[in-house]
This record gives sequence, C-alpha cells and structure tokens, in this order.
Amino acid sequence: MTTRELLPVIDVTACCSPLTRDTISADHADDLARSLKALADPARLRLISIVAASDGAEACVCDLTEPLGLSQPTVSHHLKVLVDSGYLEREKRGTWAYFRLVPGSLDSVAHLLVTV
Amino acid sequence: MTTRELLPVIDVTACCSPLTRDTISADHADDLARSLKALADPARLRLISIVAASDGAEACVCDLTEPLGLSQPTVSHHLKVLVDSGYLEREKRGTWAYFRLVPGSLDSVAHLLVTV
DNA sequence: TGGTGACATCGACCACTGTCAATGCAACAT
DNA sequence: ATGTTGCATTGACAGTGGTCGATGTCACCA
Repeated sequence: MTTRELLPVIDVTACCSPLTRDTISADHADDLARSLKALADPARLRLISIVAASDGAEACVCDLTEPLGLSQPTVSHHLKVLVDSGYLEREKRGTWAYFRLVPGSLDSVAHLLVTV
Repeated sequence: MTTRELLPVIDVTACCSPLTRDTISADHADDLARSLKALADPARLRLISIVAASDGAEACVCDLTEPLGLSQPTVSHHLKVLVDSGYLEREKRGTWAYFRLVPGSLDSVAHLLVTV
C-alpha cells in the first residue's frame, strides 16, 4: 500500500486532537467563574435557600443570622456578595433590609453551565 | 373586634417571616459548594470546554497547556481538581494521559442549582 | 434630645488557593 | 543502558476569601 509511509506521521501527532467546535472565550470563562464563585459557598447557598423558602419569598438579616450560626457582619458580607452578583436584590423598609431572589438568575447560570 | 389586641404582637414579629418549604441542609450545602468551587475557576472552565470540543471528546495535557497559557504543572493541578470532583475522567494510554468529560456531571450540578 | 435596634463597614487574622520552578516517575526510542 | 518525552508531585510564594469584634450609620421611639 502506498499510504503505508504516511501512517507513522499521523501517529506522531496522534496526541493532539483537533477541535470540532468553538470553545468558551477567556472573557466568558472569567465572567462565568465569577458567577459560580459567588455561589460556591455553603453559607451563601443556604442563604439563597432560606430566602426562597421564606414567606413572601423574602427575608431580612434577622431571619438569616440564627439558622446559619454565623455572626451578623458575616451574614451581611455574604448577602452583599449575592446582591453584587445579581442573585439577590435588597430593599430597605424602615429599619429592616429585605432580600429577595432575582427571578431567573439561578436558571441563567445553570443554563450557561451546560453550554460550556 | 376581639382580635384587635393580637395584631400589635403580630406586628412586632413582622420582620421574621416563617418558612413555607424545606431549606437545603448544611451537609447538602457543603457538598454542592464543593462541586461549584471546582467549577468556579476560569482555567478549569476553559479546560472543560476544550476537552468537550476536542475530536473524540477527549484531550491530553499537551493539547491543553498551550491554549490556556499556563504551565504544565498548573494544568495538571486543575485537571486533578476536575477529576477528583467527578467532572473529568482520566485514562492513561502509553505515554499520554487522556481526559474525557463525565457524561451528565455538568447537567446534574446545574439541576441541583435550580432546586436550591 | 437621647436611646435603642437593625444593618453596613472596617480592620485584622487565618486558612485556602492558584501559580510556577524543580524534581520524580514511567513509558518509549535508540 | 541511556536519553527523551509526557505527566504527576513537591515546595514555596503571593493573592484571595471567610470570619469576627469593633465601630459607624440610619430609622424609630420615648
């Protein structure tokens, strides 16, 4: 066979497989990593869960400090991270600050995940 | 109305809304946070993307070092994190180590996310 | 006006993480 | 046997992140 001499050449480059579709861009990877990093903390996941399960789908800090077993400054810090990342929204009513889930925020990051 | 005297009591506790459904457990939050933390890195997201886009849906380290612009030990470290977290599987064939996506791993964590 | 309660911010500490150079190891070629 | 190549591991370093006490700020009440 005349193709016999070509095969070794192909074998040498066998470790490097070509790409069959586009990959995620570096900027897109940075953004998605930032969004995921905001969720990748047990305290913040529990905060989201408690807010979502609360009556009226909203809760204030006083509702959240005790079940988490963390100090008030720490809970405030986590809530700020979640608000800055777009997962929660904050509304101040009188003395209390109420937090609500931003609709669709979890679904959108979950959808981005499966298309990586 | 005889219920008039009860209302102020209700108002005093107005900041504390009751829960309408179960919240995520602390252990479950820990597990999910660990899974998300493994994904919450730009380099690891790009690794997953490149592996998924590679011919045969697998790639070796030599395919991954150059496009990421990171050193070989760093890429190996990230790949180990992804394997330990169940997103990639590693198969050694001769000199090369091939990495493949674990089917359904991304979908399952995405599904867990929207049910928090 | 002074006091109190709810929340945010600051400063500091400690643990963790991403990164790389150096090294180790195993498979292959010569 | 010796060298080479692909990859993993180690050790060290700098940067980041979670936590809390102390403090600041604002709304409300007496």
